[in-house]
Amino acid sequence: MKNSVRREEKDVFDAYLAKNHLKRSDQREAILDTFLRSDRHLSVDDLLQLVQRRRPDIGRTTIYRTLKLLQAAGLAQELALDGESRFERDYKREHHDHFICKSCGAIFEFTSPEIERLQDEIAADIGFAIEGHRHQIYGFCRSCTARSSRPEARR
Amino acid sequence: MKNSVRREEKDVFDAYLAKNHLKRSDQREAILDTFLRSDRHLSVDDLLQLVQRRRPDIGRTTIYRTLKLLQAAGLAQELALDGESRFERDYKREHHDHFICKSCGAIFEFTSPEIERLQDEIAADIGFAIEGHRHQIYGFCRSCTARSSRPEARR
DNA sequence: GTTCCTGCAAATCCTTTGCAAGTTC
DNA sequence: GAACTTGCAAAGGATTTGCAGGAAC
Repeated sequence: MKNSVRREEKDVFDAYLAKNHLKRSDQREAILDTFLRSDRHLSVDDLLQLVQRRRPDIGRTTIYRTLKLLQAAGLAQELALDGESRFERDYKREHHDHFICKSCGAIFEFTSPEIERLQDEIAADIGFAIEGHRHQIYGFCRSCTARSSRPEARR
Repeated sequence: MKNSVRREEKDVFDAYLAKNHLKRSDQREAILDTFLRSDRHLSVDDLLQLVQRRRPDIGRTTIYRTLKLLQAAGLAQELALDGESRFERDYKREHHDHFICKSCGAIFEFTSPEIERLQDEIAADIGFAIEGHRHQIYGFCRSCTARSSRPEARR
């Protein structure tokens, strides 16, 4: 079984741990590896389940704690959705926002320099110093829209 | 003590209750009245405290339940902030989004038809049918920025 | 009278924390 | 060995729910 990990991110994590007098552990390595492989918008539960396929002994608490470290190290970013939190890779990724399908749960990313610029303008008008933002658009994705209007689905 | 309430919203609420075979109650009236008077972005706790000044016997559970009704009736809208939920008046108000000061907690509203239009365009590109969105911008408001750079605050 | 409300306490859900045992440096 | 980690169980915080008594229709 192939066990490659994004070397660069693993190095970043190790450097982060070293710099903060923290220690490596099999658990942390397994969680980071699983997180990087999946490359999706994972909930804590998603990640826990994926990790436990390999290491059933790793507990939910460690997932929470490791995700905090990954965020601090700049490797993961929290996506605070409606009810739940999800996490996505953040290393060397450009800023983006999300479309979320209310039917199938799919998440699509988008970037819009124009929207960012408009935000900056409005903020400048009221003297507000932007530190971050959350911009989530809810609705139905193409395939869910198509599905719900299929002849056999009508009625 | 003046006890006027926005008549129109009160009527809307009564109509909503009647249509759904629900009942009026002193508690619901007091909560709606308090909610309308404050005209801010209230947390459940804020509202509970304001309501209890007049009616100390009203419990938190009733606040939660009444807020749900107000939302269903189109009178209140939930603002899902980072950790907590806040509620604002929604009746005959145009859509807007928010700036939130991380220092003092102040919330500023803004509207941008241009941003809305850009959202629609991007959504159309990927065949996404928008139903709603959440757009919150975090940072520091003018007075908090000023305060933190005042000479006496330096160091 | 029947149906709906209310407040309390208990239950949930998600996340964090205390602690004793195990690991890493 | 000292300092950090882990998993469990317990604690927290926010919101919901079951229920018995009370109010509205």
